[in-house]
Amino acid sequence: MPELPEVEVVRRGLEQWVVGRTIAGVSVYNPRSVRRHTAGGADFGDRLRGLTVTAVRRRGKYLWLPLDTGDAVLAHLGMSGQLLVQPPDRPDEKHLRVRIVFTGPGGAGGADRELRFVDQRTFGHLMVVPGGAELPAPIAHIAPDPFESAFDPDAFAAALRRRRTGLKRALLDQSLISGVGNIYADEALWLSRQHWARATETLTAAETAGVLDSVRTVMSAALREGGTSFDSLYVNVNGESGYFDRSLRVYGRRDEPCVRCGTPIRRDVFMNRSSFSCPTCQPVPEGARL
DNA sequence: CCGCGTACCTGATAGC
DNA sequence: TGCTATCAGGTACGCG
Repeated sequence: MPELPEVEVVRRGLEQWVVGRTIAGVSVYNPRSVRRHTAGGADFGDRLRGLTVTAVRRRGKYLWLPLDTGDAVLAHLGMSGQLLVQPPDRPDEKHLRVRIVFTGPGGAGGADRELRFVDQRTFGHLMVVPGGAELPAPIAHIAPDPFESAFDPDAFAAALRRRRTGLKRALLDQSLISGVGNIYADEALWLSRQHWARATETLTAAETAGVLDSVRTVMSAALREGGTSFDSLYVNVNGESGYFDRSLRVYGRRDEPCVRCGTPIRRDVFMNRSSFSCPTCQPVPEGARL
């Protein structure tokens, strides 16, 4: 379940392995994985052949590879996507969707590698965005993430006051703040002692600042640990699992004692997904949007 | 424009 | 044993 820290781990790995490499060929094994590339899988490959990757960028949970033409390959891992850098003779993964092969030997240590997009549930996707090197048009509506200098805390606070919705729903809205998913939303809410249904327009400036601070804190911690995973779905760029679940304070800990006060953690269903919280540290506020 | 519900997808697991 | 139901959840889209 890649959120910002996991995607950043992938970005760093790709930066090491694919920057400077020239694309020799592309194979698309499942058209659904390039469904947002409306011209289709053949066109996806045709547009990439011969181009050189110049960088690896990220905003929130989106990644993109700027190319020497000014175009870019845009990627989203969805629920279960992985971008693996593998030796070409490594057997194909069961859910291999797209393979990108580079010209000649190269990469770190001179070892040859190819880039594989592996995605069990196919919620992720790749697409070529003409002129997308700086900021791909399809993600222009995504807000900066809280680690970007472009992120504006005052604008975020103002947006929360304008909204008539619950705090967790707002944290998951990528047009307000990007990179936060279900897991780190719960962790940040617990750390800042806020309930997920808190009406956003009632938040004080100090409370909003506290929530933002908690978002950065839990994501920084996850990044230091190399990302979160509960199973083999999330694997970093070299195929190594990034386990971090033991550091989670509330997520997935239903009925376990809150590490702050001992009260059993509660699980609520919200937006058709699980929300974990401490009933004592995060009481249901007045005017809650349940 | 805004808030909110739902479709999309596969595999693991639980229950009968 | 084998079937069905449920759960996992990020994003786009459509409805009111």
